[in-house]
Amino acid sequence: MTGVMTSPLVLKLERRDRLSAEERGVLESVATTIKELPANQDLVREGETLGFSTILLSGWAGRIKTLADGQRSITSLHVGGDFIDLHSLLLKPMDHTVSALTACRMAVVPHDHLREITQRHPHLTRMLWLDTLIDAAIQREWLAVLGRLPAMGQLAHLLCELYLRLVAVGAAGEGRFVLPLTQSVLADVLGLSPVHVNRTIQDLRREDLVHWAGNVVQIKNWDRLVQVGEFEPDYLNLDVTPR
Amino acid sequence: MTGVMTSPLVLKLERRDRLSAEERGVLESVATTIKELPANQDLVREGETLGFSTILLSGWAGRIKTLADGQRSITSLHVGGDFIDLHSLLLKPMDHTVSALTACRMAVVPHDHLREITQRHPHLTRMLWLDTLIDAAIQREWLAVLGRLPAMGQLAHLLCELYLRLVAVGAAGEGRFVLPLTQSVLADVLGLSPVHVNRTIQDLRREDLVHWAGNVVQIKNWDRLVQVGEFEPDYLNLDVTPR
DNA sequence: CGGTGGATTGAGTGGCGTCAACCTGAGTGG
DNA sequence: CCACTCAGGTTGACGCCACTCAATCCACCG
Repeated sequence: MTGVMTSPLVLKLERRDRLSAEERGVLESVATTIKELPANQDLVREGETLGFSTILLSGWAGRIKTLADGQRSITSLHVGGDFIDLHSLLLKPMDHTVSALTACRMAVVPHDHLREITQRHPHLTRMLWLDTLIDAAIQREWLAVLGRLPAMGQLAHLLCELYLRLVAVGAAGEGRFVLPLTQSVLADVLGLSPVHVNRTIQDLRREDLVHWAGNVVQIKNWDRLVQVGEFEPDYLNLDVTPR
Repeated sequence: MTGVMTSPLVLKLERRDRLSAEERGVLESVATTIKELPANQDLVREGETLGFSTILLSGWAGRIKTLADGQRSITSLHVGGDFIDLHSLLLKPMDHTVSALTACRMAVVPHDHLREITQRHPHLTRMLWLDTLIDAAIQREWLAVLGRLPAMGQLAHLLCELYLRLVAVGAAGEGRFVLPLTQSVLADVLGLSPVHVNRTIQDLRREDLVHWAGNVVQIKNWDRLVQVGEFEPDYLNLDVTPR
């Protein structure tokens, strides 16, 4: 396997446990190809059975489910370093679509290579498993918060989470990050209407919690944002510990 | 390891892929103890780091997150055969509480035994991984449906899912199952108020979709229930296929 | 027979949705 | 260099689904 870079993933996993040099080597050689995808294009469609998984290197992607009336729910958001559809190794067929929300660069990993990891590298297998478990933990958190907190709390929670996740892969700092998603996309994430997302953002601005202009979100009052969003970062498992 | 029965789990996994005799043997000997827990008692508390996981043998349990104002969200429901907190093997500390919603009988599995499985039994490891992935798929489905469908759709969806899950472990049939949860618990699952759950159940009855008296739910019109709940069972991965 | 948990019903309220209009900036083409 | 288009953001008016509060009913049990 001649490898292509998968370093944001390595970075992300090493926030949770040490990897051996060998494991890093394996990870950096599992991917066979780099793929580029423009915004608003599907990476994987619901119902397909895949022979490969995808590591997102840069850009934003989301898991999409479409309801009968055409409205779409975005059940997760992904950024560089996320192993977007690792679960397609075992889950067949796909129960959702994955779409590029901005232009994306990705590394393609054949399932054969992943299955080989599960045969030969128990600890690395656990780390990949962990990655899907953190994914699930995030979904649990969203389940608990969405539809229960008022809109402002939901949005605050999302901003806190995205900020920490971006910091973990070295893509944000100083309370600032780039959020290249439209209010309409955020509405599909939170299950709110685009109009109400707009009003909620204005509430956040009015209360001076964030400075949000264009793509750039600057958090101005982390403590109150955390409080409003009832954000407790435990679920992100951002501690290095044997796994 | 002197084993205790873990057969509903075996049954559940074999709905997704064949297990070898050896693998079945390993599964049936991983558990060291049987534990009984009365209703409304916590099995695991948020923030704890565990040295074991738990297989639910009978009864109903749920994953609970408590919000600041005291209201609780139930982010998943579990029945016999579910490996309730398998993820605690890798996820530390626990990001949620697990509670018995009825009296429960459970098998306790030390993490050491699980880690040994990951060292020696790659395919069985994948099957356990799969179990957590299906768990995540269910959460994704809930995320897509909760707060987006009207209350009646949400409840219909939940009933369809629970029915199929119970059938898969041999605990339901002929459109009928026992649902020993109060309307108030269902409210915590769906993020609705108990009052509204009550009214929604009456809607289901009025439209003759279910006969629901006491603990027993009898589905009277599966097709329309599926339609109202926009239920597509793919996400449960109820097909035997190599994994 | 009183106590208790759960189910049911009624009345009034509010957060968020819908619909529709308008604004703004960036890109495009003549 | 300006007219046009278009996506995305913003604002207002109005309505509804689900919430809250509160009372009542029912079955079961000590």
